[in-house]
Amino acid sequence: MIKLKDIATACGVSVSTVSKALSDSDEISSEKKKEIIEKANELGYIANASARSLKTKRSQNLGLIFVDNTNSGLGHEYFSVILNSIKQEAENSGYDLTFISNKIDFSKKSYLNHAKYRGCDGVVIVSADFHDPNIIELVESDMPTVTIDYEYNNRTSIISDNRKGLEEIVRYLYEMGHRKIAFIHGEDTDVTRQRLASFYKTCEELKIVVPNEYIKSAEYHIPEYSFYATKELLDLPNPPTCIIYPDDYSYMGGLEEIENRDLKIPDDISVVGYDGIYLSRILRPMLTTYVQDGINLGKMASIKLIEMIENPKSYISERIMVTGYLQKGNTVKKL
Amino acid sequence: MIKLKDIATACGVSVSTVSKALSDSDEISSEKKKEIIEKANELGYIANASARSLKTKRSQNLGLIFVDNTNSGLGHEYFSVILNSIKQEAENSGYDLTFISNKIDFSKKSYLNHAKYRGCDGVVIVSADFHDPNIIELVESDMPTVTIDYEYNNRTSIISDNRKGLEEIVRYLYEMGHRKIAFIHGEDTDVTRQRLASFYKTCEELKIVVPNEYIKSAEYHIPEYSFYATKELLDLPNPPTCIIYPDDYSYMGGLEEIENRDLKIPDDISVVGYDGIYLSRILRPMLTTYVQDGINLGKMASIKLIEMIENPKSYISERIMVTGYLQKGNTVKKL
DNA sequence: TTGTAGGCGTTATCAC
DNA sequence: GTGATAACGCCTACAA
Repeated sequence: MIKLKDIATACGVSVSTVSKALSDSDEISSEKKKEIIEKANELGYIANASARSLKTKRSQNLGLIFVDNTNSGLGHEYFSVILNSIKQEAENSGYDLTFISNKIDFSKKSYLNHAKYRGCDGVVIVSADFHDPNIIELVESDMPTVTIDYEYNNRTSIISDNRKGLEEIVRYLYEMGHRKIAFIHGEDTDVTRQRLASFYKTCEELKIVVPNEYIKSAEYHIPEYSFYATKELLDLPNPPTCIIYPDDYSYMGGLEEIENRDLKIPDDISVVGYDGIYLSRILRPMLTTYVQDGINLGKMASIKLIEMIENPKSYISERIMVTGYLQKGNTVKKL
Repeated sequence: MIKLKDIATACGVSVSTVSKALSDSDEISSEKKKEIIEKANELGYIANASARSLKTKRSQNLGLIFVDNTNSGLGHEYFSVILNSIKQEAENSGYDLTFISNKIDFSKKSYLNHAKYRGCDGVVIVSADFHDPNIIELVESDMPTVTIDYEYNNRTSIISDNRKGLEEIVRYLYEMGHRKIAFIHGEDTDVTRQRLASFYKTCEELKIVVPNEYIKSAEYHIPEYSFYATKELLDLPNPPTCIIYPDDYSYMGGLEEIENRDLKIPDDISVVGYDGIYLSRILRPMLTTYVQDGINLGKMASIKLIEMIENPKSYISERIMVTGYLQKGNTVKKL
């Protein structure tokens, strides 16, 4: 591998001159710069990130935490969209992305240690158990971090606006004449709590009565749970006119039970999903769902993290809400 | 940050002794080792990967190339499963994963340069334009690489067995009594060519006649193309009894047209997908499809790459076929 | 405008 | 069994 010294020798100048020339320092005359840069290209010089970061304490590398909790992890389109967007935006700013695990070996027994070991300038936490002490340790350290869909005190977070999501859904259903609205929610997480609270609050504002039997608990991204929940809802003596599912995928479970009973969507029962994955658009009838803006979430995460890294003094942590929008498909009937 | 020197001072030994003790060298007495390790833990020592790799020329870090060609990229479940599996296996062997782009800046104008810049020990090429000169340069360099679903001369590749996939599908359809089989294939790639060749070959072996009108071209993962292809096939004076789709997602496009015509699957028309994504299992009727073993593909990619890195002399490049299996759903009618 | 020298944290060689 | 020392490639005062 060609190094600065080789270029220096070839050009008959010193190493530091080469270093300065390549970093476009204006201490170096433009002719010399040109000559050196040409020679560097000719020799196929490639900098050595390790040496550079050893010296500068900066790596231009971001850590990425992506814990596959639900076993759907990366397979969940919401997250893969976010990840892709983080990657794109980071690359645009000259940062690379390295996955950070908490694999146990001498120097990487925690996320924080792992990130430090790799010299990450900051870490994006996309999906993780936010109550894991390891994650908390990381977030509370002096390592710049950004979390997605979870908020810590005094830390920057990028949040998909779950309250607004449920509010919009409920208000739309209200407009469409629905008063008997069931909500199948995901497992108990902060996201779920926000959605649930917003659901109740909006119903209350609209004077919609929500019987306890209309609230069912399922798990995100596992259609089977929603299948059973749907069954229970449809068996009710006074069944709902519309069911809100935890996510678009889970709706597929509900759909099965609805078809089992030869009910037609939306004529016999209306349904609403959440996420707005690709599938929701290609299903027929097209699914009415709240589209989360994964691209923007990922983009903001990168932007804010890099901002924090590059202006450590002046940066003030913030909570950024990313709103989505209601995709009005054809699964809600006008009553 | 605590460094070796701090531990050395604290223990009253030299830096090199600490270094050796922490790497469990048997030059050091076990008491001293124990003492040093304890002190290191106590002080919260974390090694510095940059310094280490500067010295050792090894980074324990793998590059990952994942080009979002089709704009579905990471959103394509097949790839996200592979990626996740690569990650898992790499972590198990103590390697990290860094995304490698070909963003243009002074020292990273190509994939190869980027990988060298980051000191990657090797690179997994998951999804990319395999005819891109940049990719070819990388593969032909002395950087260890593994490609997925594409084979270069004398390079290790992990291949999902597309020939076997189509052969199994066609033979199954034959058993089920089908003789009029249409095949909607994806855009012209090596994968597509293999599938197509295998389709023709198997039909020939079984003496199934394939009229040209039964072969339609679409694009992977874009249901709309398959929607139109399906329309054309069903409009044929002598339509097929079964349609093979480019992938499970594309089938959704076909499904729409089939439902538009009030045809029932499988009674009026049989269908087969490809990939075996989660969706295929939750659809009703459950989709008959060829399940690609993404987990194994990813796992083998990591294993082989690491093998190559750790035994550069003795390693012989190989082509590893990963077979899947036919998921017999309920979308093919027995004729 | 250019060059010299020191050091970032680690490992490896060699001497003791 | 332990320690001194050099070197990995780069950057940056500071000197010239």
